[in-house]
Amino acid sequence: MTNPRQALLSVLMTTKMSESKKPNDLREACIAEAMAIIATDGVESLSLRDVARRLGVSHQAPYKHFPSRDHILAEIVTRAYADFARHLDQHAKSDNPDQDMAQMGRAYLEYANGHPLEYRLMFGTPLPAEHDHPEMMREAKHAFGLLCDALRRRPTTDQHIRSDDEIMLDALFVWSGLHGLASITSSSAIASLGIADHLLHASHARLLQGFGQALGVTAAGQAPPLPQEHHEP
Amino acid sequence: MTNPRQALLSVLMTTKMSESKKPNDLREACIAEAMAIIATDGVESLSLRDVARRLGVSHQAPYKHFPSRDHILAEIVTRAYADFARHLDQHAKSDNPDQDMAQMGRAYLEYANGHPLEYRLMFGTPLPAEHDHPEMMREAKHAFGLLCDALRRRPTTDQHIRSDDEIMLDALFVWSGLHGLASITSSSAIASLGIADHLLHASHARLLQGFGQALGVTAAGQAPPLPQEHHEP
DNA sequence: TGAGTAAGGTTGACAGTGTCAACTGAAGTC
DNA sequence: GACTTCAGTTGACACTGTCAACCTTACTCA
Repeated sequence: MTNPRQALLSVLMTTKMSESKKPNDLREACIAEAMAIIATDGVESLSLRDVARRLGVSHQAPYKHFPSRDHILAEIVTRAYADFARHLDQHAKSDNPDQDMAQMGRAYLEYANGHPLEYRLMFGTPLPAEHDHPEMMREAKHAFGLLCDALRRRPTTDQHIRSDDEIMLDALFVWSGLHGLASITSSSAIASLGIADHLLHASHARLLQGFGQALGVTAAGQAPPLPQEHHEP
Repeated sequence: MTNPRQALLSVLMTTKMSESKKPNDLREACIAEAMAIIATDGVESLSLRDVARRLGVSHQAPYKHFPSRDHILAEIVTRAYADFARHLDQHAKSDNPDQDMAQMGRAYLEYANGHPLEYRLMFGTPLPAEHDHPEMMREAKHAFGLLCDALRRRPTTDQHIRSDDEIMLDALFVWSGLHGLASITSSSAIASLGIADHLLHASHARLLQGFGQALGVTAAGQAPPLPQEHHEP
């Protein structure tokens, strides 16, 4: 017999997924609903029972698609990493490696700014034990690899050829700054510390400028000068 | 290894409830036990019932000292901030502001390295709603203020007098790098990303060197040269 | 001295959670 | 037509934070 809930479900599904019941409808719906919950209430108050309730299915239905709560979280984070890497990658196409580098830096901060939820999920909250979710870590490694590649393509200022270790150190240096600023920005810390809004904007430029100075970047790849800061009358 | 936390814990444990009950014995014991749990199982699996169980008291006893689970967490984080600020402060006493600056940078990374648990609690996990825990935020602000002060004391390279905004931008720049590297280091990310150990050591020096280049630091305050890297036979 | 009060502990509930186990109906396969 | 598998169901279980009520003990003050 057809459960009234199942009728409701199909309505919900067609509304949400705009298609008839494909095998993975509920799976996708769970992910979408989970992200909605995380976005409004934070990751710590995500519960699979709540997801099920909102989708009008039994509390065990999601478990047919995800072995555990951590697995749905891991999937969300994995997708975020992939999306993040895609975003970084599409900004490194010119024939000027220094410019590519600066562009990637901007892209990094831009992503963190535009997707605070995803950024916090990737870097700001304790992740599900990474050993149990190799796919997630593969995506994370990929994103970091893009940064290393961009640094490797940069020309050397003199005859010195950079070793892999030096590349890695530069990558850690740059990554630290980017990640640090991004996570400071995307946390609620700035609000509490009382840092003015226009400073946050300027801090992006300041960071990229600092990278240029520290890496000895040629003028061509240099970040643009500091934007004018707030002009309230 | 003799962990000071474990020392405190064992003292508290031996006296437990049978011995002389000073008013705040249980309160302190709860905090110590909570930290022990966090250290081994992570903050997300801290439960006040578990704390009570381990201390041999009823599940409601801790609630006589902390209104909620968040409040015990907030207290732990508050203490960590205070300890952190103390650590930063005691390294900025010379008459060379640039050297003080570099020292503070080292102290920052040193603390993050030596107290990964506390560092992660302060900066790596979602904090209890900061509005409900003003004391916690006051300590956090204080620590950030120390960094700003150190930057303000630095001499200007030319006649240019730095505005408050510029100081703040420099502070954000430096803080970003420090926080980024520290949180990368103290998370399990490095292990998963396969970054060699000797590189992590060198990355501290690389970061401070990068700061020097970006801030135009005089040689006197310069970070020491890169330490020799790993000599396994 | 003795009543009153407050602190610091107790037990017992309640709703919420993740997850295991067993069941059910439909669909596909030999 | 019997079978297995898939995707859902219900019903438990142990665990959590937290509210409410109760019980002891120590301290205060008329």
